[in-house]
Amino acid sequence: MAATPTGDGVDAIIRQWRQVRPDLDCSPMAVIGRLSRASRLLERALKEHFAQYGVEPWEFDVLATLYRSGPPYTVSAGELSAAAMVSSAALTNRVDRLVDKGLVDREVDPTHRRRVLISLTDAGIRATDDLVEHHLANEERLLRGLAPTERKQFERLLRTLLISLGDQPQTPTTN
Amino acid sequence: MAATPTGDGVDAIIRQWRQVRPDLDCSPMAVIGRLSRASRLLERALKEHFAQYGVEPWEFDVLATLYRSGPPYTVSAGELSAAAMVSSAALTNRVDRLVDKGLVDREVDPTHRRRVLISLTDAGIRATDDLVEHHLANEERLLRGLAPTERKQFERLLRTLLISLGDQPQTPTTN
DNA sequence: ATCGAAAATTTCGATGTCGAAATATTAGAC
DNA sequence: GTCTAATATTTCGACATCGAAATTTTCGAT
Repeated sequence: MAATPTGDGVDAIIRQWRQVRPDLDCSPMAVIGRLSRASRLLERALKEHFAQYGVEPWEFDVLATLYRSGPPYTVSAGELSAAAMVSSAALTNRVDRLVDKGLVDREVDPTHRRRVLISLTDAGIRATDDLVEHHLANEERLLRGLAPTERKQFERLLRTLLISLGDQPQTPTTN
Repeated sequence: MAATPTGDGVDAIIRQWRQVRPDLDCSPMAVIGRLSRASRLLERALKEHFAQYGVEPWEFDVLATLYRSGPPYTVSAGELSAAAMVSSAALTNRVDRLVDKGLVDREVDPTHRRRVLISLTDAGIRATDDLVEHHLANEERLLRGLAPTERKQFERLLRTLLISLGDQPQTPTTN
């Protein structure tokens, strides 16, 4: 009778590597593998949650970026694309569909005609207003497995890693 | 004169939220946002690295899963699809292309004719053999920002999170 | 033995992303 | 002032993924 399955999905993988290639130090995999696995699982959970509200994660991503920029809830296309970490082509597509849905407006920047400014419509503001709190509650739920102290630690480590990977505030020091 | 930009990309985002909605506790975002951001950055870095060897990350992913299963380096399509966390349709496509490249073989399981077994060819074994070490060295490099103790802590926290999210070894308790 | 449900893979159509090329605008050199 | 290089966005073609439907095989009930 086997014991109850113990550990996460990566434990089994590491065990396999030790068997096949005991000469390798696969501790980096134990970290990076888990990181991408966790990210993947969280992505799915978020997607499922947003589906309850008829929203795709990428939609919330764009709406929230506009929303948190504060009134007048306007951000340039380039900044949106950087914030979402997607190509400018992908962002054009996303904005197209949000415009169709009536959640954002697109207009040429009058002071800089090669830029395009995206703004939340009133409907967009209301929708985001509604979504944010549900989203936060959901994220909180997904993190219940970690005690408050652990979350803090975890956040600190992630932040250190991000900085070492070269992650930076969008506008180096805009204010 | 602005001070040198401080913090990671998420610090700026959290600051925005505090400004716009001081009533919200956005600490969950500080964790999950960083997690997905880090995952994204690492993904890119891995892709860049693999490109030097003419390999895509998904290719290495499949090859490594076969490789670490040990001789005879054979895994069923379903297990591969679960290991890679992609749909069975995506896996069919991946295997098609690896077969074209001569790195894996595909054959119907003789004892279970509705299953398909994928195996590394000799060329596949050699290629993976070569890639693994470079890959590990690269992952180690990407984690240099964390001290050994921090890495261990980080790994432990990720593991706890994964387990709480329901992640499990592929075969509940195969041995 | 036979029939129907369950399981594993592949096919199909739709979708979202990327990189590169095209387009439009601004800034700088002279 | 004009011409060229740089910047910002959109368009285009290719590609990888997904979910659902189709196909093939196995298992169980009777």
